[in-house]
Amino acid sequence: MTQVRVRFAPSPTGFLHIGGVRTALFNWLFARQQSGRFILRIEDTDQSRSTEESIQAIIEGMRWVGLDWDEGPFRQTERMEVYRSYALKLFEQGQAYWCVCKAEELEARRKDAEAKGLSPRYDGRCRHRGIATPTGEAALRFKAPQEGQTVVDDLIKGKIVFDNTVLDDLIILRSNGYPTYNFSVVVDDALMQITHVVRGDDHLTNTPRQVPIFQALGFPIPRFGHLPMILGSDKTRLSKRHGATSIMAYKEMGYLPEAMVNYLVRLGWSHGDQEIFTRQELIEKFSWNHVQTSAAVFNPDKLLWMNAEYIKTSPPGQVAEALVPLLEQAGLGDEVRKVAAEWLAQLVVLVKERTKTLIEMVEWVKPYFGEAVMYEEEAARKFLTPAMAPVLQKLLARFEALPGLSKSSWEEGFKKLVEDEGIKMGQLAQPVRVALTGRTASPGLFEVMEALGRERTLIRLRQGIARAKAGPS
RNA sequence: GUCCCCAUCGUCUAGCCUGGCCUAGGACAUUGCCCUUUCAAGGCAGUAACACGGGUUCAAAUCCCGUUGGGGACACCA
Repeated sequence: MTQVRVRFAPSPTGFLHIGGVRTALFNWLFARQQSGRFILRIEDTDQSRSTEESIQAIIEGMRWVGLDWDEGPFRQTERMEVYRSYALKLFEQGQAYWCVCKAEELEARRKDAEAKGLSPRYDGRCRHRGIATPTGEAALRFKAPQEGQTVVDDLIKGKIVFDNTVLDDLIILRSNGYPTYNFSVVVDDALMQITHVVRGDDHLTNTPRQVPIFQALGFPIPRFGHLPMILGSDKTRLSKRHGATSIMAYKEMGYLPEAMVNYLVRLGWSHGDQEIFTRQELIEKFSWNHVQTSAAVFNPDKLLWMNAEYIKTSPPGQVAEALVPLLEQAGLGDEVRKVAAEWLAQLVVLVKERTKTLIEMVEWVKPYFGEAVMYEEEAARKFLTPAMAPVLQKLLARFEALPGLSKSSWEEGFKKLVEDEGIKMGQLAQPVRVALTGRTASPGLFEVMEALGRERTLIRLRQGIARAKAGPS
């Protein structure tokens, strides 16, 4: 059994999107499971569309979701001589020929054929011209088989039969000397000894074009696997129109990379009824025959739920760490630097059941920084009223009498006061909540006090009483 | 137009390969109830699907054929 070698081969023509990450993920999972090698290859042979920024974006995205590669990143533009020599080899073998048709002419003929309802294929007019050394601009075309069948045993879809009569002679070397995708991909997959080519469904019909090139070059043919597409809510291919498709956009929106990975892998793969998987479980349980054959609609709601699950169950310290940059972004940098990492983790525990993203978490956590509190005006107006002032005063007195801050004794004191005053819990809790956090919604009151500490709890209570006495300003 | 792929709740899916255990299971979303100091979280319950038509078979979501619908490919893009 030879070692499994798989690759992820994006073209750097934009950011790394959701679909790309999923393709990379399935390859990575398989490599890790099989103790194989995962190779990153940048397909940048379209020099007019490839950009350096895109390459960086791909690498950044891969790192964020934790998909590490064993070899590469290779760049096809650094391997031009390789493609060129193999293309020329095909020419020498009589399996490729020079084509001097102009790009504009081809375009026109294609349009024409389409208008007549014909197949927009190359008509092969240069095939028999026998041009030995082209004088002007010329592209090299592969002589595709014109009869017989190409059979692909797909890892996911099973046996697929293509009639070779539908093939046309595709260009393998452009007139500018650059190879085209269908050629460079074959040369690289062969030379890099890729054993399993796993890519998006949109490449399915490229397979019968590529297989004959492997054969002509005398290379062994890898196994192929075609992953179903990811669709938007309108069931068309996922694109910008459907909102965020860049993987890094999800980082900015406060998603955890582990949640992203878990969601994406479940979009098209399943293991019974299980929804949540650790990365180790994914590696162990992944299998091609449980990869779905049909396209899947990307569901932001379920992703959001998944993220909430990870926020709730991940180690708080780890969540806090991911939260820090967002707190800084929210202008809390100075405050954050003053506090201990443990306290930040405590805050995460305090609010983690109430937030579905890190961005939401920033909002929830804001009131716990700094000495004073900012009131939501409506909340203060409703609960910090002159009528409430005396009770709050009594509560303050009781708290002041308590040494230190023990959640249970403060809670006991609080409930005793409620009892003594003959009021309902909520009647006191809400004003205190507003005094402490400035808002009507917060975690449990006594957890809040614990996070604030004795001093700040008392300070905010006094502040609240002052506001209550003063009434709305 | 030609070729290829696909088809279970609104969505992701289990079941299909190896027909009976399916009165079709789980999850997200949604509705109601419970819990409750607020907001959540949580618990319980509910609504909701085998695209259609033919076969094969004692028996079909599962196998076969067709129809319809959706998606993809047909570049000197990848």
